[in-house]
Amino acid sequence: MAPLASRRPRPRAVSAPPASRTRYAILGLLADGPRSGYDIKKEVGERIAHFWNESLGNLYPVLRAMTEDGLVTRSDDARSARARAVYRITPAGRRRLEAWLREPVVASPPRLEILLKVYFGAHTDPAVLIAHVAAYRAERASQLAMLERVHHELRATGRSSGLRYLRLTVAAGVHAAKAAIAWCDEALAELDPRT
Amino acid sequence: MAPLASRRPRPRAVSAPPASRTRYAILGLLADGPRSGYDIKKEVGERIAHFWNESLGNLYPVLRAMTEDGLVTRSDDARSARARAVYRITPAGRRRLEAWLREPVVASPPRLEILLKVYFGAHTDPAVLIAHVAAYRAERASQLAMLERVHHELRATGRSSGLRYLRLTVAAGVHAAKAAIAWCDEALAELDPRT
DNA sequence: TTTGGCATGTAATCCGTTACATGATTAG
DNA sequence: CTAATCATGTAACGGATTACATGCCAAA
Repeated sequence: MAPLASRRPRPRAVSAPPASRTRYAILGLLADGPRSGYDIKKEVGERIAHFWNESLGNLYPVLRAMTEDGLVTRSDDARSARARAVYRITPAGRRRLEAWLREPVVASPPRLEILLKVYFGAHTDPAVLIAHVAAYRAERASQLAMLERVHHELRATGRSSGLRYLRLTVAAGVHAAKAAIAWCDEALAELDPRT
Repeated sequence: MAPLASRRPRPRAVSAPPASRTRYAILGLLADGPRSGYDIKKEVGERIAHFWNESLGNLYPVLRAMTEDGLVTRSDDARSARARAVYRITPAGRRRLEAWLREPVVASPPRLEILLKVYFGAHTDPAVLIAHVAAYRAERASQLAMLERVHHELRATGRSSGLRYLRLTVAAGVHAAKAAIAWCDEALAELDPRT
């Protein structure tokens, strides 16, 4: 028998938790005013969906944990007849948010399934690829239309407006969508069997 | 006491597994020839890193599972003195890959931390945002340079070349990087305190 | 001889999604 | 009345990352 002692696992050095970005998204939204979990979800879906997402099933447990950590406080909204748990950011939460905002941005590696399928294109019918790219183009085009509409609405917002940052992120979405569409057109021309 | 019976959880309907895209990435790469786990990791890092990623710590267990599922076979490379487990795609694996390639692309929602920080820009010093955007620009610019180099090398690849799909994905990266840089310049001008 | 690359794997943990479960309120 | 929306939460699971652990081989 091999000596078991040498196999004994040492106590693990606990690594610095990579810190869920969900927490910071929540802190950032709550920094503009109290909100319920449901509100947060809605706001994510309506304003920043083109570059961020959160699922309700994650939001609620995270809000609870953040309450325990003293980053937010919970109060049950009395004004509403309906059950509503409203969260407020605490000074500690605000400090945490500000500290995070100063930290360098960590880039998460992308996973664009459309490109993965294109990359493996040799293993399928070109018509399949064309269909995928066309569908992707349609999605991005409708997204572009929506973003341009919003961007147009925000065109008048001045430099000091609180909406300027929203406008910047919308502009980023417009650029990205246009680029995606341009690539789709290039790819579709290249894949076109008639040429 | 509340009746426990009513609380008894029913057997859960097993949902269709969302099916790890890692498996398909592996199948696609192995469809071009046998590779070791290490090879796959290298190939991901060198050729498709701008739109896909895999970690070794995930690759190995997945390869094992795929072996058990009959999608790949494992053989220990004898040519090499060094221990090398080489995987080959099986006919079943090829069928699985081809079926997946035909399925509609599922879009995974993006998470661009840089935009999240910009969106929360009101809660920090503008100089912080400027630094983040500038750093992001630099990253994307060097990525663009690399992609353009590769794209240039592939310029001569004809329509029937096996490299045409690589070229298409590289082109996508070039478009995306250029758009990101253009946005950064816009944002930097907008955030510039001197104007 | 030592550093770095090759090479495989496990352990711990976490982040997050989907589905389940429940119920009130409001608009048509 | 009924469907949609509001609203909160749990359960189960799975995908993936990072750190740990180990060791060979080649080159400087």
